[in-house]
Amino acid sequence: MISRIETDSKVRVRTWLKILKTSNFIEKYLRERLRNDHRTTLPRFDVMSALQRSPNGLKMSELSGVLKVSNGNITGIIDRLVQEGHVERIAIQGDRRAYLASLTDKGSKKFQEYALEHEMWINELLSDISSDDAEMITSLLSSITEKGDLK
Amino acid sequence: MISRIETDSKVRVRTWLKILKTSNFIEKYLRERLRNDHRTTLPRFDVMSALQRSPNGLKMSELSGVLKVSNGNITGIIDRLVQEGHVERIAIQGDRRAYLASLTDKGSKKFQEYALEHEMWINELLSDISSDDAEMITSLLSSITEKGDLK
DNA sequence: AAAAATTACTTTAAGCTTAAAATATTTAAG
DNA sequence: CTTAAATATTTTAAGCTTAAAGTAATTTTT
Repeated sequence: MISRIETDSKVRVRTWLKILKTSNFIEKYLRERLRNDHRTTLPRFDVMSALQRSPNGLKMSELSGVLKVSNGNITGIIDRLVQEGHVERIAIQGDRRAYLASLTDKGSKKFQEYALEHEMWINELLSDISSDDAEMITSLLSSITEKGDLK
Repeated sequence: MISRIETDSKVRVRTWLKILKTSNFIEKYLRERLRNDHRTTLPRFDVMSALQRSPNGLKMSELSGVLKVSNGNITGIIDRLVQEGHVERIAIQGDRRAYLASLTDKGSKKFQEYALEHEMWINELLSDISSDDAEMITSLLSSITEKGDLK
């Protein structure tokens, strides 16, 4: 009956609001630490993280694909990383339209620093959650994100 | 021993990345629907939602407190809502520094439209999660956000 | 090989976001 | 009552974000 459907739907809205609140809370903390402790930003960290995992570099379009943000967005972030000396643009033989963005030695060293702290920050923020509960959350949320992967 | 601590910490990082992915996925969908179906944005929806719950209106500082965003941020969003005719600024007797932002009749009607659809969108996105599992997620995430409420 | 289509990336315009500085008003202290 | 402090909001500067339009280079069609 209708009342039961309405109830389920409200429960789900409340769950969404909790997911959002949690995500915003953690993100805000990470942004603040990156800004205050390292004079950098989350988007820059994310790009460096993707490049660290690809030692041969990534094309702009590959970066925006991996990070699921727009192409034009990546342009500005790479611009700043290049300016900082953390990333370099490497020409691709035989295709002058594209190039590879790659971490410099300096950038790679810096990122390892960031990553170590990043893991500690998360570990502190989630310290009240047991390993088992953490796995449980990951598994429960998977049924939502799987929906997206199909598109 | 150290290896066990490292493992827990990696599990938590993976959990954080899953929370982030889920949140981004849902947010992206909501932004798209609000944009395409209603020519509006998530921040505007959030402000209208807060105002709907406070029929007597809210001061700018109250709004930024409730939504946990900066004061200057709210200024621009209210500017646009006023321009659209969805919100009005009401003078407060005896304090010319502040005013109340309040939904107009038009704004209130519009928001009810949005809210109905919003609930349906969420219900669809979370359709693979049972009511019980939804409650479980809410409860597990509470131990993270409670940390923040203390600050 | 010339024209058309596709691909890769950048630029632009509009909006969101913050911290910090600026403005205006009110309240408290002396 | 005058000065100082506190409060409420706006403005500014910098960065992130997107969609849409623009540029350049490559590939496919004819």
